[in-house]
Amino acid sequence: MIAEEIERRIRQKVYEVNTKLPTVDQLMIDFEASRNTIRKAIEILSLRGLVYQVQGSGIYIRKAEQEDCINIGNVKGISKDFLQKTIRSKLLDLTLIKADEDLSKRMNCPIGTPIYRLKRQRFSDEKPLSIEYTYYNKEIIPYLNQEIAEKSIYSYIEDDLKLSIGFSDKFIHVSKLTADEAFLLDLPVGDPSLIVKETVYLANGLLFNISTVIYNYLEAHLFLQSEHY
Amino acid sequence: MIAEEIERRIRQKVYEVNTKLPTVDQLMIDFEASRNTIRKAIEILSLRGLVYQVQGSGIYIRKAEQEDCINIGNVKGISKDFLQKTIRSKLLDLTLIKADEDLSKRMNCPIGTPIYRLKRQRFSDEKPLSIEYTYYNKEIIPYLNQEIAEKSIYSYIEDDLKLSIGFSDKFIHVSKLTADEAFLLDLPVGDPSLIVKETVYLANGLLFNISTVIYNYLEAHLFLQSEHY
DNA sequence: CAGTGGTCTAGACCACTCA
DNA sequence: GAGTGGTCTAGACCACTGA
Repeated sequence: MIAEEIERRIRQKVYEVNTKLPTVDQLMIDFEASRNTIRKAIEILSLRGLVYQVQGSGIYIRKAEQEDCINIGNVKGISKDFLQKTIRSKLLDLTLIKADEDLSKRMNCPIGTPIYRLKRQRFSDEKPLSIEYTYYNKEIIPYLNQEIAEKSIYSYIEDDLKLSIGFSDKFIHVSKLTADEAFLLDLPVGDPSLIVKETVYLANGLLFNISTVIYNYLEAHLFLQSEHY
Repeated sequence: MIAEEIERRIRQKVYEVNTKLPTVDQLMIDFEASRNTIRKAIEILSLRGLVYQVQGSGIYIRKAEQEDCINIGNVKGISKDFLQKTIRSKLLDLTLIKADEDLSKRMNCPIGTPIYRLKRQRFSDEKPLSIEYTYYNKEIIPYLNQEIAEKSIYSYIEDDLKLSIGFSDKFIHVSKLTADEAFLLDLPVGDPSLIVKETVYLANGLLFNISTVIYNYLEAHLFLQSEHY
């Protein structure tokens, strides 16, 4: 909660005086919390790339992240990025299938497990941005429909199903567009394609979702902030 | 130090019994440290993607990361990844230049600042993997030569110059190969190129290094582990 | 050398898992 | 309900910055 509140104050430029946050000691007073708690909150903001700390000097606000970039450093979807542009999502397909051998391996579940299969198309300011193939394990996500799929599935999972998202693996590579992909992205066949494959786990380690996203290479710019650990 | 030691034990499969680590209480005894210290160590391993914690259950070892992938989740170079393949580096150019207007903006320094400019080529099992353009601010990295550049510049910076690497921003996009790039990567002109631009800061927030890496799209697979924060 | 962040301890209590 | 991770506190001392 303290991290959220400090983040809000940073975004609303409450601390804009000289791009420096109050000292840890001051924040302890402001939030009536112990040193460890304040430092934990600052650490969360550090991991989110909002601030950095310099020993003996202070806590500094990091330059705002680039706009119109897709932040791949978080587990959630892209809904919150792309501040400047309007993202529209079109559901092309939502089917309940059974895991074949390939899917069962990739989703770490037995063959025949019921799986929701989604195909979506995203537009950024009405230009085709991506094609997304997403699979959810129905034994973990028991119900999905068009309405939920068209809003944010992740907030449905966290807020309604009360499941906690844990961590994810992402693989990024580049290929050439197939005819179907090229048609949907309005690009020539054989043009480059940026492909991101993700495997997402709940906080308890259960694999519940995999996805493959094919991006329009002219529109999609990925962004990532890391810390040296 | 405790995180390093636990990581070593994980990698040497000391804990292989059932892919579960000792409990926090046990680790407190093993390392004669307080709860907070042990939890901090485990948190570091969490961030590195080695383990995940499940409340009420235990600390689990995460499936080993994919081999032959370039981990873009850390700030350092790629030297430590690509376990299976031999990475060879060839220095094509090392020149001391002065920052022009463009460089001065990108490196957040005055025009005319002395900058080391490097051009390198990397090979994975003798196949061209990437072309790298790297710039170091000479006022922060006072000396570079061919010998240092051919080894690990980062260990030179940390171990010899005693500077602390802090954090970085990465931008990833896809384009088409120019004639020069295509020649160096042994690919046809116009084929896809995977481009990663990075800006690296010291722990005190000083920008000391930017780089642009053009990858052979057939060889380079990027990998990233994230946690939900 | 005062100010500020970095680390560690000991202890307490809460929340969740799983047999 | 015992075991295990999650959070928080109060206090201490160290390491670094910057005037």
